[in-house]
Parts: sequence; C-alpha cells; structure tokens
Amino acid sequence: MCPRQAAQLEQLKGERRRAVLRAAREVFARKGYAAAKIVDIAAAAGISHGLVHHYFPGKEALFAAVIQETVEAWETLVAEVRQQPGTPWERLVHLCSRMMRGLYDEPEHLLVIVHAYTEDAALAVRDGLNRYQRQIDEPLVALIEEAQRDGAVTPGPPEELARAWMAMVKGLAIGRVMNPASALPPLELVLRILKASYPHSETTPLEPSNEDRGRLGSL
Amino acid sequence: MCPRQAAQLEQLKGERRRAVLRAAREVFARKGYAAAKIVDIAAAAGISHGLVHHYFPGKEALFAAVIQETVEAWETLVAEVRQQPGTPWERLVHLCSRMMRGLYDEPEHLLVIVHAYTEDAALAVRDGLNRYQRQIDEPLVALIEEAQRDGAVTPGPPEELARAWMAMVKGLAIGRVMNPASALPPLELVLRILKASYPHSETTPLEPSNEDRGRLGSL
Amino acid sequence: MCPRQAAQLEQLKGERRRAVLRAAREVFARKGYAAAKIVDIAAAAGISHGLVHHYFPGKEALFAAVIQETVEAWETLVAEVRQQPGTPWERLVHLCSRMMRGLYDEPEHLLVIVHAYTEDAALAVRDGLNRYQRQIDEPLVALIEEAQRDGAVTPGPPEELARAWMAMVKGLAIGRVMNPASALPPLELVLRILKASYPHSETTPLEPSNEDRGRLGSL
Amino acid sequence: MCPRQAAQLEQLKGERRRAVLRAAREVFARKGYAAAKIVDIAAAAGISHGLVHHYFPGKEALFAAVIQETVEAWETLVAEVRQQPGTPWERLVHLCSRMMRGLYDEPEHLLVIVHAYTEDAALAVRDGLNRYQRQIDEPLVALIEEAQRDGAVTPGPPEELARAWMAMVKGLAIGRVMNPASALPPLELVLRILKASYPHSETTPLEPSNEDRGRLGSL
DNA sequence: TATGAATGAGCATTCATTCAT
DNA sequence: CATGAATGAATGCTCATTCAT
Repeated sequence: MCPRQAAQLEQLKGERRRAVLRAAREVFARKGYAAAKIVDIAAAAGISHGLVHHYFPGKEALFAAVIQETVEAWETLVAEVRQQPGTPWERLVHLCSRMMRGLYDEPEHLLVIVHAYTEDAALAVRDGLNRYQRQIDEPLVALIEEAQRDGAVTPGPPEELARAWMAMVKGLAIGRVMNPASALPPLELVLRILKASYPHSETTPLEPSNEDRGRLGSL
Repeated sequence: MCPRQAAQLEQLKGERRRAVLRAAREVFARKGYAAAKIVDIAAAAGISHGLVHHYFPGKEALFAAVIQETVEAWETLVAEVRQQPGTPWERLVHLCSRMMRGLYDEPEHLLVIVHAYTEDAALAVRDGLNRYQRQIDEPLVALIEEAQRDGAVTPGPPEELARAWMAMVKGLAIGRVMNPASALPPLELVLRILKASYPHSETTPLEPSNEDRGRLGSL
Repeated sequence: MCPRQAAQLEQLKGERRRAVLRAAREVFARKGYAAAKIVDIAAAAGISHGLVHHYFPGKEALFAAVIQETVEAWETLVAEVRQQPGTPWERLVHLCSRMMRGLYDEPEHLLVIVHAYTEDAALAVRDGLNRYQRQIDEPLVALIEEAQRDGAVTPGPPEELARAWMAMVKGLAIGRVMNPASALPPLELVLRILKASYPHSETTPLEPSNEDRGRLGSL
Repeated sequence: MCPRQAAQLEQLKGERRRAVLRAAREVFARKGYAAAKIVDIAAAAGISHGLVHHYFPGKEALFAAVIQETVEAWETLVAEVRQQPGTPWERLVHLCSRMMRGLYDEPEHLLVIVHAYTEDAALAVRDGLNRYQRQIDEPLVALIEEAQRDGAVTPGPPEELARAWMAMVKGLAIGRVMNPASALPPLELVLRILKASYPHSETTPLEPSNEDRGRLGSL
C-alpha cells in the first residue's frame, strides 16, 4: 500500500469520525444524554451501531468528545475576538454576532452544553465541564469589564451581566434546536442587556462580514 | 369506617399525591425525563417505588402531571397579574418580579418546561405542551404590547421580545437548579431587554409585596 | 406486617439467593465463566434473568460468591478434619474420604475452582482466589508432613505430594461433572500417591461413617 | 510465477497456518473457548484478525483443528510407544515420561483437551472429541493391562487406573499453564498410582533419550 | 395501602465474520 | 495475501411496571 493511499485512508477515517461526532452532537442536543440512543446516532451518521464503537469507546466518551469540541470552538472564537481591532464594545458586538450566527447555523453546539449541565449527563462529563467553566466565563467577563470602563456597557457586576447574557443565549439555543423554523431575535435585542442606556457610541456596525464558517465560527 | 376517617384518608391521599408530584418535579428538573428514575422520585418522596403507581399510572403520566401543574400555575399567575391595578409597565414588572421569585424558590417549575421541550420527553407530553403554548405565550405578548403603546417597552415585534425574555428566564432556571448557590441577577437587569431606552416613567416600584407563595405564586 | 412474616420473608429471600447460587455453581462449573450466560443460570434457578440481578450485582460478583462459598466449605472441612482423633494418616484418610464424597455429590464445587484458575474468569476473581491459595494448600501440606513423620506417607517434598494429589482430584472433578455417569476410583487408589510403599500401619479403616452432608461435607 | 516461488509460497502458507494454530492453542488453553477472542489469537500469531479467516473458516473450526492436532499427536505417541522394545512396564514408563515432558514443554496441548470436555466449547467439537475418546483411552488401558499381567502394575480395573492417572495429568496441565513457574512432580511420583506396591522390577530407567520434539513428541 | 419480589422490553457493548481496498 | 472498516447477532444490565403478600 503506497503512502498516498494510507494517507487517504487516514483522512477517510478522520472524516468518518467527524461525521459520527456531528451526528452525536445533533442527537445529544435534541434528546439529552440519557434519551439519546446509540442507534439513533448511528442512524443519523448513516452507519451501523457497532461501528460507532470503532471510533469511540462508548457513549460517555462520545458525549465527552462532543463537549470538548464545543469548548474548543468557544476558545478559538474568544481568542479570535480578542485580537480583533476596534473598541471593546465593537469586540463584544463581534463576539455576540458570531454567537448569534452559531446559534443560527449550529445551535446544537450550545444546547449540548445545556444538557451537560444537567444531571442527565454522566457525572464524569459534568466534572470535566466544570473544570472548563473558568475558561469559558472569564474571557466574556473580561470583555464586558473593558467595555464598562469605556462606558459602553451598563454598570454593575460584570459576572452578573455575563451570566444573564449567557442564560439568554442558552435559552435561545433550546428554542432554536427544538423548533428550527423559529426566528432568532436581532442582535440589537440580544445586546440590550449589556448596552449602556445612554450609549456613548452610537455605532453598532453589526458585523456585516464574511466567511467565518466551520469549526471556528460555529459557536 | 366513619365519614370523618374517610375524609381524612382522602386528604392524606391528596397530600401524598402532592408529595410525589413535588418529588417528581425536582427529579425531572434535575435529571430530565429519560434519566429520572422512578425509584429516585419515590425515594425523594419517602415512599417505595411500587406506591408511585398507586397515584400515577406511569412515568409518562407523572411527567405530564408535573407539566400540567406548571402550566396551571403560570395561568393563575397571569390571570392575577392581569387584574393588577397600575400601568401596563407596572403589571409587567409585577409579573417579572413574581417569576424571579419563582426562579428563586422553585426553579424546578421552569426547568421542567425546558426538559419538556426537549425530545428527551415522551412525544405525547411534548404535543400536550405545544397545545398549551399559545396560552402561555399570548398573555405575555399582550402585556408587552400594551406597555409598548405606553412607550414603556422598547419598540419591535412583541413576540420577539417575549421570546427573548423567556429564553433568558429559562437559561437562568437551568443555572439555578444545577447550582443553587449561584445568585440570580436583579430584576432591573432582567428587565433591560424590555425597557425602553428613554423610559417615560422613571418609577419601577419593584413590587415589594407579600405573601404569594405556594402553588400559585411559584412561577 | 408481624415480625413472624418479616422473618419468613427474610428467610425466603435467603433461600432464593442460595438457589441462585447453587444454579450458578452448576452452570459455571459446566460451562466456565465466559460461556455461562446469565439466562442459563436464571433458567437453572427457575427465575427470570432480571431477578438474578436482584440478588447479585452482576455476573462477576455472582461468580465471586460461588468461589467464596467453595473456599469457605473447604476451610470448614479442613478445620473439622484437624480436630479429628486418631493418627495423622487416619485424618488424611478422613479428609480424602470426605473429598471423594464431595466429588461424588457436588463435583461442581471443585470444578468451579478449576475455572477460576483459568484466564476465562475475570481477573478480579482470580486475584481473590490467589489470596486464598495459601489457606487452601497449607493445611493439606501440614497434614501430609505429619503423616510423613509417622512413616505413613511416602517421603519427599510434601508440597509436591499435595500438588499431585490435588491435581488428580481436580481432574476427577472435571470428568465427574462432564459425565456424571462415570464412576469415581476407590479411595485406596486415590491414596496410592501418598501412601508409603511399606505402610507402617496396615489399617486404612476407610471411614465408613456417617451423616456428614450439606455445606460442610460438600467438598 | 515460477514453480519454485509457488512452492515457497505454499510452504509459507503452511508455516503461517501452523503459527496460527500454535497461537490458538496457547490462547484457547489459557482462556477457554468462549473467552478466547480471535483478535487475541491473531495478535499472538502476529497477524491481523481478518487473516485468521484465510486459514480457518471460523473460530469453531480453529478450535476443532487444535483439538485434532492434539489427538493426532497422542496417537502418534502411543503408536511409537507400542513398538518400543522392553517390558510392558518399561513401555508404560516411556509413555509417562514422554507425557511429562509434553506437560513441561507444551502443557497447552493437554489443557486444551480439558476445555474441550467443558461445555464451554461448541457442541460439535465436544461430539468430535467423544468419538475419539476410545482411541485415546484404549491404548493406555491396554498398556496397563499388559503390565498388570506382569505384576508390575497394581491389580484392579485397568480403566479405573487409566482414568485416575489421566485425571492427575490433566490437573497438572492446568497448574502448569496457569502458573508456568510451578515445578512438575517427578516421574516416580506420577507413577505411584500405577506401580505395584512390591514392584517385581526395580528398574525404572526413566528414558533419558532424545530428540523427540515437535508435533509428535509434544504430548 | 404499602412493599419489594418478579418480569421482560430496551439499551450499551462485544465480537465473530465479511468484504472492499 | 493482508488489513481493518463494517455489520449484526448475542449478551449483560437497567428499569418501568405488575402483582402477591
């Protein structure tokens, strides 16, 4: 077998694995951990249930992989937003815009997190998620804090604002997954919680851009 | 058996039933439908698992009863708020305040709804909930509409505002049940989505009141 | 429920548990650990497979319980033989006689040990057995040593004699379980490995006795 | 492809097959039929599990082949011993010596037989073995009978003696495979069951010989 | 009523076997 | 030939539900 074939095979395997992961995310998001059956995931991925265990040791590991993927996507997104030019408020808008798009394109990404917080999920997974919690919350809190210093965000404990905002996003994710036909609120509405009542900057350019798709922009 | 005893017995039965219902709500909220085990609920209610089936035909019916109870509490709450004196904005604030208190005291009430929307729950239950959907959303939408006419609520499609606001409340319910130690955001913050940027009325009296506890005020 | 009933219930439960244990021993002995199916055991005990898990946490625990029972029976037997009157040789004959009867009545008891030594069995069980090994071998070795000092047993390392003798007994257990119709060799034959060629004592009274049945004499 | 290459290939194939067979014997002996996994055998043979099915139609056939090989080795051994010069007792000693060496070098050969007797193995295999049973036992019985006529072996039903002796050998095989560090008892000890108490011949020359290795002398 | 023993459908997981590459 | 991806039957285990006591 020549190296080219071997590489192709490897790639094919990776693709298959990713397909299983995507199917799993969908099913886990829609049904929750306990109600999601391995056969459902296999069917959604177009393979037999036995093959799922070829790529993942078991249901729990599969769920953990789904969560990990989401956490990584979040981290990538935050890192990108961090080095965005402009005012803190513009970066916040950017982040928010990206999340709304993620909510539109792949709401499962977020909903799966909701399920992970539930006791529905295996304890091991929840523990793992708790360890990430800091990494997930802190960047958002930092961003809000900066924007507050600029007077662009309403005063008050930034953790509180972050929590309320994330709560809304999670709630929207639920609605989005369960009823894909339902529209999402416009960005301005979602930003109302944060925006200072008498905003110093009138511009909310709303991020018209671009191509950001795939793994990175999926959140 | 004399009538008095019969009545006592009947009452005891009702109490027991309610205890099971409460236990079920808690467990369903924490674990979701599929992961919630009848034995868990029985243990939480302090009875044997066999006895649960004396009060409810089965797991699905039990979950349906939990949902129904929540829907009824919501309806009662809305009806009460409707006939509250004051401006539409004041009634909205009252509703919001009551919900926040419900979120504080019995977040399960709301979280259970989240699970019900999930495909985790039996199809029959979800269908039932969908039928109620109108009754749940409409009063809130109406209230928002009225307040918009007064200029107290920001303009825009009232359904959109209602949905975003409910999304946040659901998200907060998740956080509350999973981590009871976490604080809830203040009422003002939660109202920021709705409140007009240049509010015509500066007063948000915040409803200091009263005794409303128990089944009705629990939402 | 009166105490009498409770006690009866408790006893009934114990009986059922023992029935499952007996069935398990039989099936494990005949098939080995891996090939023994829980349904087989359940069927042999006359119950459903689900009920097996009411009495034992799982297959491995069930097997461990079977082994433990056998080890305990062996310990009881050895303790009894120890305080038997007569010469060491007579005690050895007594032990041997009892084992032959056990081989006749309940060969599963011994065969199950054979399977436990195999890698067929779960590692945990084998480790557990290895810890008992000393307790199992030592008393026999001691008995042989004593009898050697009397000149009743042929000279040589007593461990070697014990091992050879135990090997034969295990081999006979295999034959006995797999073909219950096959006769066992007489006691004299089984003792030939041990007996001194020119026995100092012509008497081998061969233990005509008695009632020893049940758990104790079962080995 | 030239004939030479074809022959080499054929030979290679035969070697490979034999390697698989050897690996299978080892794994089957250690784990039993049911617990032995094809992948284990493949790994032990240094090939992929898929390739095992190029050489053997399936697991059962593989086990059957292992058993057959053992039976054939036994038959060869007996045939060789038959035409050995000397007294019947000397031939018996020779047989015994060869078996002890087999026990030392390849105890799997014998242990596999133990597993085959167990219901662990597929029924077909066990039936096959039962058909061989006569061929296995009879020569040993005949040999014992001859030696009894000479007075070299203790009197009694020769089948009984044969069975007891085989039982011990099987038991020793178990110990040997499971704990390769354990020593085997000396030939004299193993022969004590058979040897007449007042042996007419003092000589037990113990067969110092030779090269007999490989398939034939392995039992 | 109240209990928990008993049942069996449903699910995760394993593994022999097949087959495309 | 050789590999390992793919399949699905088989199996241990869970848990909702029933029912004898």
